[in-house]
Amino acid sequence: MPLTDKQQLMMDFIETYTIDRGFPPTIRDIQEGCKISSTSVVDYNLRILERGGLLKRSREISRGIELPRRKRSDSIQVPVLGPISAGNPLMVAPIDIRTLDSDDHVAVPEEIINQHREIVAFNVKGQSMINAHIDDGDVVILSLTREIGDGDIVAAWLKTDDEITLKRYFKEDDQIRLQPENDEMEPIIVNAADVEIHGKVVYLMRGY
Amino acid sequence: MPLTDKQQLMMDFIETYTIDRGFPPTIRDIQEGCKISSTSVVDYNLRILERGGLLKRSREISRGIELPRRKRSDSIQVPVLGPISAGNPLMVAPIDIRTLDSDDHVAVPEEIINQHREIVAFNVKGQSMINAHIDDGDVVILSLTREIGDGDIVAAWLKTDDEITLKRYFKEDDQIRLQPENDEMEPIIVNAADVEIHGKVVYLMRGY
DNA sequence: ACAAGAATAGAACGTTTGATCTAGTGTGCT
DNA sequence: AGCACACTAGATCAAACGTTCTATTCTTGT
Repeated sequence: MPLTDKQQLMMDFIETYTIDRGFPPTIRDIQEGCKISSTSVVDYNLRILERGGLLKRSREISRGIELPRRKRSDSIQVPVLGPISAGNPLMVAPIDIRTLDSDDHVAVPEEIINQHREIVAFNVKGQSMINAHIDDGDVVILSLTREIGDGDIVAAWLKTDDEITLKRYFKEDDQIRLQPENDEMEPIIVNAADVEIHGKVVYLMRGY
Repeated sequence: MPLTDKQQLMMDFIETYTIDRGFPPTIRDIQEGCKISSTSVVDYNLRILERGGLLKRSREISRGIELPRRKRSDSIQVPVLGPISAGNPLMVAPIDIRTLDSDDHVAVPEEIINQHREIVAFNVKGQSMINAHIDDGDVVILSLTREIGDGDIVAAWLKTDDEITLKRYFKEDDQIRLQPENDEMEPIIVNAADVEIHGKVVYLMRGY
């Protein structure tokens, strides 16, 4: 099915609008944006596009237009929240990791993170996780989840020390062992009350 | 600003709904999805969330809710050309790496690779580069360039052995030293004529 | 030229939806 | 208790919005 100019224009408009605003356009938005004379014309062409599989519509729902995943998929700009210590403390711990601002972002493919609700990135400083092959300068992607399992690599906030560090997590009764992956460093064992686990590492990126 | 349970629930609902359907929920969708008694309560809490910067609302626009932390850019599907040996030979070397087909792809953010002309990805098998913190299972992104410098990690094809391996590259007169980053492995020193360098590692990705 | 189908125009209708108003409930403080 | 303030409930309104109907114009094939 070859697209008419109008249909191509509509596809482009829907795409840029959606990326731009965060939600799809209404039929009337498309009408205006593509200088189309009538809503029925828009509807007419949307039906064709839908039949061709180029988009999906949810009937009777405002802005119910969904663009299927393209070959060139999206990537998400994830905020990089400054260095996370994988060694000595480098930053003051925030009350809530979500409130931290960042002026830097890193692009992460959508596929990687769609399965996680909320993610942030950290620059790794230091070498305390070097045995897990997480090096100084790497960027780790954290999923801000509470579902932490033994052996996960987590961002832990030691309340007593005002620091956030990267450690391997092990639950031992009502204590928690935070294990650096570095032969020269000792595990930290704390009460569950003295530590907040902010998320676990789900992805790692390293440029050369 | 600490979030109440209801507000957290709403944030979660908005996010999953949006990912799920491709467009944000209406106030009444949120009301139903979060078992909230009244639209005004939803509106009330949305205002709070907006004031806190956790979302952006477009007034008088249906589904005008945008989760701000997910800015979009493109990522590129890079072909994964099967395992590259970082240890024992695992694959037969191709005449030209470009002719290799692959049925698998990995998404790489556009920003990363815009500066390289031609790139491919490899699954790393084995641990010969473990000292460079490249582990079994990692995906490395190769730039297919001839501009190789000393110390770069390269995909080298030993013609005599019919294998492609990941090694650190050093030029020594008219010989080339291919250095595994593994204490238990010896460097390979070959004539420049007996090796083809297919590209260098520019990026590394690892999922957990 | 003619018919037939594709595409456009304009209007109207009914539902969806965001906004708003008023009243009510709960909670902490003095 | 009395007050201030955060939150909840329900209802209502006007605008936004998808749908549909009819009429008209444009293309294409014969």
